[in-house]
Amino acid sequence: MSCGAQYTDQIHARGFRMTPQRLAILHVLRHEDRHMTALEVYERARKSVPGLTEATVYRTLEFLAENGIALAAHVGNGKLVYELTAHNHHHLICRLCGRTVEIEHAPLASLYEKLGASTGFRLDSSHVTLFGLCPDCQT
Amino acid sequence: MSCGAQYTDQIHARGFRMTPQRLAILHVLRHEDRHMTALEVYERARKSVPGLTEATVYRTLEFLAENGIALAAHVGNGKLVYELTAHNHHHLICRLCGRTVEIEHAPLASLYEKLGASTGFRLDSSHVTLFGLCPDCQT
DNA sequence: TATGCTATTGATACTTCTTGCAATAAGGAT
DNA sequence: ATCCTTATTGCAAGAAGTATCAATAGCATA
Repeated sequence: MSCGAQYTDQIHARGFRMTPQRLAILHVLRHEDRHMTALEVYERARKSVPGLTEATVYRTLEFLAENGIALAAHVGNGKLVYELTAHNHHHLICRLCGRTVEIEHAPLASLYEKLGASTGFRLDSSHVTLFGLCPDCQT
Repeated sequence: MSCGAQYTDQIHARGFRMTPQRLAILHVLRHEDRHMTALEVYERARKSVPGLTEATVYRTLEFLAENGIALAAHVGNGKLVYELTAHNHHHLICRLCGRTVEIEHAPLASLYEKLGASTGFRLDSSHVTLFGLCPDCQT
């Protein structure tokens, strides 16, 4: 049984359906322990779901992000990557060389509280992308 | 004289060149007091630089962002927008309806210091994008 | 287990953005 | 003022991502 099946109840609870395509995509995200582009997900997932199209992968990843199962992160240069929310960390990215550092959530917790209170937004629990210059690119 | 000319020295100092295309794009960003997509910038800037191509606008905006003159912000749904760094604020975006709220830098200042110290990164002074659910979409 | 509603998919066309390369032109040096 | 180096542009092809719509297939219900 695919390790994506654990998300079936969560999806049903919101009135949506589990499909072989979604299972395969969840399986890929679960198996690869890192963030991936939509195209990378597509290349892996199509092996288990032959008819799979890119459009479906893009739509599914967006769907998973909207439902809090996956999260989308912009890693510089406009690339959009996805990963399961289970990871629960943030990214600090060098805008010149693209180097990526993961940040724990703890330092951001109080900021989240403050902003949630002042704006009424419920902030996504799990992801922020910060940009800057890494030590090597600060010349 | 175009109001983009004030950036000439800054660009020369880094060994790059000022061109009519860059002047026009800077002028547009300066004149429109809000963030714009590359295509919106293109539509406006081509009026003063007839031969202008979309590719040049994309490259120029990326160039300005790399050099700290403009900043790129992802406002949900994958749209990338640009604005001059002078604005110096952050964005909180609803990942469902796309509603955007501007946030002052002050609440993030101490976070920036902490992260800078622990990672060695020099964080971009001016921009973070946070995602969440706005009050209306929290159903 | 069979039925019906509708969420989801695949196919296609389209929009948005990127890349490679030859031609052009900015601006420092003579 | 002219020359030279090379950053920058325009062009064109291509990659990445989105929208539309008819056909398919989950799954709730009976």
